[in-house]
Amino acid sequence: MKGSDEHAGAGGGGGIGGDEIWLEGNAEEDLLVDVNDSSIFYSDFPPLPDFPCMSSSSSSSSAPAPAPPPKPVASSASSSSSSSAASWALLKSDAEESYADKNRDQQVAVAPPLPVPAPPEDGIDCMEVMETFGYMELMDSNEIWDPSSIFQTDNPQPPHEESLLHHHHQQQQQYHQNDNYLLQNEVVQEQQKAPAPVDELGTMFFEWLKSNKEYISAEDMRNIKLRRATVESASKRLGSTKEGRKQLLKLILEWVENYQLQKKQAAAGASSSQFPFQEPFQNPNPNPNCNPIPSPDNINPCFLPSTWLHPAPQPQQQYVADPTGFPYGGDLYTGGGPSNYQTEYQTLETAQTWPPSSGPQQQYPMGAAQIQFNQFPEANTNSNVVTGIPNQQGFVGYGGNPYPYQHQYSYQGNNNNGEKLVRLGSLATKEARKKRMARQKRFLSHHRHHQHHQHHNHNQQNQLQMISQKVDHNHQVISIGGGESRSAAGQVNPGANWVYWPNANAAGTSSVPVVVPPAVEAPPPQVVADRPPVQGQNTSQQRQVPTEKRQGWKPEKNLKFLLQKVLKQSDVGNLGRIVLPKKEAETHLPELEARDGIAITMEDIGTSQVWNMRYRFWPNNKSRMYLLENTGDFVRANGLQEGDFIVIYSDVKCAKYMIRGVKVRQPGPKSEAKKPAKSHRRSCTAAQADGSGSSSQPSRRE
DNA sequence: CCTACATGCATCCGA
DNA sequence: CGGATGCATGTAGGT
Repeated sequence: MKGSDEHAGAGGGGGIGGDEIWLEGNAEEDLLVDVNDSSIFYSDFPPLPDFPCMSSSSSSSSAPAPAPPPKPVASSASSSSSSSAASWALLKSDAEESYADKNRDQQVAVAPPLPVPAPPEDGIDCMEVMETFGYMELMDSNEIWDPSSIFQTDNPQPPHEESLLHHHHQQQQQYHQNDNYLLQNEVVQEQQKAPAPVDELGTMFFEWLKSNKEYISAEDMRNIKLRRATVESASKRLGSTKEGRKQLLKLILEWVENYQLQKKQAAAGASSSQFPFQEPFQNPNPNPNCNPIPSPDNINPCFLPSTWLHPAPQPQQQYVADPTGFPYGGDLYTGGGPSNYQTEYQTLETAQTWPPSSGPQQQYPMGAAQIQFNQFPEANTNSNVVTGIPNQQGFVGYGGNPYPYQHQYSYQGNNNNGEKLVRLGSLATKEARKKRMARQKRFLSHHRHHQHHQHHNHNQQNQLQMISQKVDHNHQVISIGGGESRSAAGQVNPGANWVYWPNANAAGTSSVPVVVPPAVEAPPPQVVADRPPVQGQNTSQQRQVPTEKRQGWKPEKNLKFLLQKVLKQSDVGNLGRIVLPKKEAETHLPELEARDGIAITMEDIGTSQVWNMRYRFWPNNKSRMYLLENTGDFVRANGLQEGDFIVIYSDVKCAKYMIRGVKVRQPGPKSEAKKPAKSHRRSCTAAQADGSGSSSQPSRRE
């Protein structure tokens, strides 16, 4: 998948700002359309966004049901089910941002507690739906239509809620079931208790309530608000006749229904988005994107569940992911490669493609989702998806939970209310249509990258094409700053980044290293985060978590991690060739048809110097051994030694390969020896940030 | 036993 | 003859 496609849509998400539920953009349009064949909302009725002064239904404290899966955007979720869904999960509106700010300290974005239907925002004069009905004179008696009268249940809610709260660690399923159960009973009971509607409109509403009891709870009704002006306007427009009121009622109910449906789907989508890796083409490997060895510095708030759900408070322009988050030799496809794109894509995928009836698991009883969301933020934690969303500093961090997906999965798997939405026939159909369209969109963009099956050729452009093609599926994109950093001394450090190994046997061992803030060494390459080279089969399994959070760091490039290699003696020797991990090479680098391989240029991330290398393979035991040749200069320039590692990325924007060497050193005197080993030859001292790096003069072979 | 990879080493080639 | 090149072999880890 092409990340760029994905994030292009960023920014749209609906806000969850507090209590609003606004449908935005396409979503709103769709909704309008839905609601509107009779469209009275056209002119006078502001688009839905203006319509409700929403108070996200069941989010009130009196909500009888458990919180729904964290939904970053309960509201935006609604939009996610529509065409604009494309980015809700990763984006956030200002509202969200502010919201996020409020909850920042918790790192976990929790739905703001909504004690009661939120007060009208912006001074908008709102009225509850029920009130609206009264206003419309749809009901004669306030008593009859008093929500509390209608929906009151025999089960005192507080106790229920409390008990749920106390058991929020129990399976979500339980919640949903309870919720569903309660809601149903609620209405049924009320049906028996409530006085019969007095007139046609009343009957209409009553019938509607009955038929939607599963989706719309009393709380929902209570909490949905409409802008008074809007109602009045509509009312005026439709006339004060019974017909007019009837029509208005229909529209409102339809909207409510629609809104609820969307919300519900959104919730489902949100929850589904939490299990991106369950998607078919996704990473089958449960390995998290996050580094198994998170370091405090590396923990990216964005990786926190809720952050995912509640878009982090920063623009999602750059998707920074840490390739180094792979556990062992994982490739991006199967090894748990961290993939923002992947994640994002998947999120979208799941959010959009699941048909309403696609399965019990995605469905939440009306209101349940939201309630859960609000009440069990902790649950969000478990459903966290490592998104690779850059944290505040724009750096990628490591998720703390190595296996978030598993949690998420089990969580989701417990929901089951599938068939319910089916009842909303036309709505469901519409949703399906939207999803189809979204799918199609994705498919197209996806396809663009698959179209050309690369052919062997030495043209960089083609190389990149190939990259795209391969990476396309799900590589994370890494934002890397330009190689402008300078050391404390003010000199450009041509070399690789330094990584500090607290352990005496650093390189080549499996000790868990501590990241070294290059602040001192000041490696120029400002890679957001390097994934410690981890080799699956090699004796030297190392992990480092070099996170370089630096002030002033500005993501400039979107890089996709392709592979890394811990350098062996033979890699840094004078042979000038580096054996590349087979699996990653085959997966992420251009497919090689001939032993000679292809010429490949690698831009040194740190110095911008361009190195002309050759990517090739050797036949070996019925297999192949992949090599990167002409690496001698690069290695020397970066002062790389055995135990250090290289990381190869592809620059999504510029369509080129990027490479960087990361030095690993041990504390102590020994490390000193290693350190300045850098460029002692004509190396890349030349290349500076200007990117005009000279090409490493390729040895004989080019 | 298989696979991937590190590296040994035979061969080739140019000086 | 020395370095480059390419293949073969040894070995560790996985199955």
